Amino acid sequence: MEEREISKAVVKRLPLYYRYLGDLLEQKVERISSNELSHQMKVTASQIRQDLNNFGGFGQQGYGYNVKYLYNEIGKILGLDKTYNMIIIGAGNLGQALANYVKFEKRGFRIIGIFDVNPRLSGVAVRGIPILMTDTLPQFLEENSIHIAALTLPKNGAEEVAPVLVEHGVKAIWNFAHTDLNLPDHIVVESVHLSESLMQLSYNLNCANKNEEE
Amino acid sequence: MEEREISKAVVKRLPLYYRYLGDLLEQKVERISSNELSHQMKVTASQIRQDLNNFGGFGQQGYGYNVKYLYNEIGKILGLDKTYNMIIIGAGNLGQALANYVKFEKRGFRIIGIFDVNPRLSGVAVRGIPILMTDTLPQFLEENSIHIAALTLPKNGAEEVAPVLVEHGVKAIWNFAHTDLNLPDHIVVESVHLSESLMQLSYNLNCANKNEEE
DNA sequence: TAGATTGTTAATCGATTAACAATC
DNA sequence: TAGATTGTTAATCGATTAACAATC
Repeated sequence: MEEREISKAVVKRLPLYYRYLGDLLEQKVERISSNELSHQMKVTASQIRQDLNNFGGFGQQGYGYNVKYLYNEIGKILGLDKTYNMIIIGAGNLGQALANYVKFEKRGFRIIGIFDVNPRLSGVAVRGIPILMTDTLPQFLEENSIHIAALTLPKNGAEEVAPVLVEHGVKAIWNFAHTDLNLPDHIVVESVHLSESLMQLSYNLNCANKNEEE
Repeated sequence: MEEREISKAVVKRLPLYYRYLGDLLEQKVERISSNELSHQMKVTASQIRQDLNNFGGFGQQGYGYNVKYLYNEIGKILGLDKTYNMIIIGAGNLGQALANYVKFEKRGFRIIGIFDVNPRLSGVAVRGIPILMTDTLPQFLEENSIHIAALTLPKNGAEEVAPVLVEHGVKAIWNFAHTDLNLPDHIVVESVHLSESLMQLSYNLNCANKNEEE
């Protein structure tokens, strides 16, 4: 009831606050004002205070914000106080890169299986996580409660496997395939489109050149 | 002079238009109206027309847009009609994943070197691209004109190597490290922050659950 | 020509910034 | 207490949507 709808722009900044606060924590900084933080992050102090007040009053007048407290609170807002079972579909370089990234584990994202269609990968393990064959996926999903599936396989494969995942109770999909998955509204889809990111870079690169020429 | 400042929101949608038009092209669709396209892409027709008209009038009243023509024009706007020399710094799974992704090559992004500090990787090649030692990087940059560098190495390494790249004429950085690089304004930085993407997913996942409970 | 659909202006909506009273 | 800084309201800015005249 008290929940207002939080805009995407705000949600996108939350992990950023979390990262900067984590850095400050490492540097043993105890407290910080919205003004100081705004200089470091290159956003406005006003925006920081507005963003945070969507979720409650975490600061104190005349003092600012306690770094450790705010860090933990944002962690909770992001759901990092919980643990999630995650699988990776597609054991190529990208899938293996995700599997090897140990920091996810620390934040509560437990990778418990990697799936691929290539029989040569059967039985191989990445950082102790077994690579399983995709045809055993439905059974695996029945036997294990999986919250998140990362799709690191080509477009067609991703479009095929996504409905299977949803059907077996997967709630969120981290999509690296070059397609917008068409799934029911209650499924959370977060996409990372690498080639689109590279195209934005190339657009900006050409812009920059153009401006120089003028 | 005729250039107005294009907003980030528009630039972000350009690769998306490009992808959808590419799909239509494959399906041999010859022409499309903003209205039809808006249904497929789940944006408003108004937005499509507004976005495109930032760059010129590509359509025709009563007809719509010619798919092939519009696809090519957007490609040009994105700078995909040019070729770029690219290097990858960090030959871990993620760096190798990028090196193996052949579609970049097709779009004009030629990966001509991969760098790493691990001497065991010296002499190894990925898809024919040699892995070189990072201490040879400055010399390599002098001998080759590099437009883009992808940083697929840990934060500290990225922060160290970025100024070296800039000093030797690299114009754009595709940053996968968990840091906001502090570089001169004329350097184009496009960042892909995977853990921040995963945190957004986890936020949305918890939101969705909360709404269900109500 | 009549119908369709763009290009573009005007209206609306939402997000960011500024300002300041509340208060630690 | 005086100074600092938040929480929050109001003002501004920008992006999205609606509407429609222009025109193919």
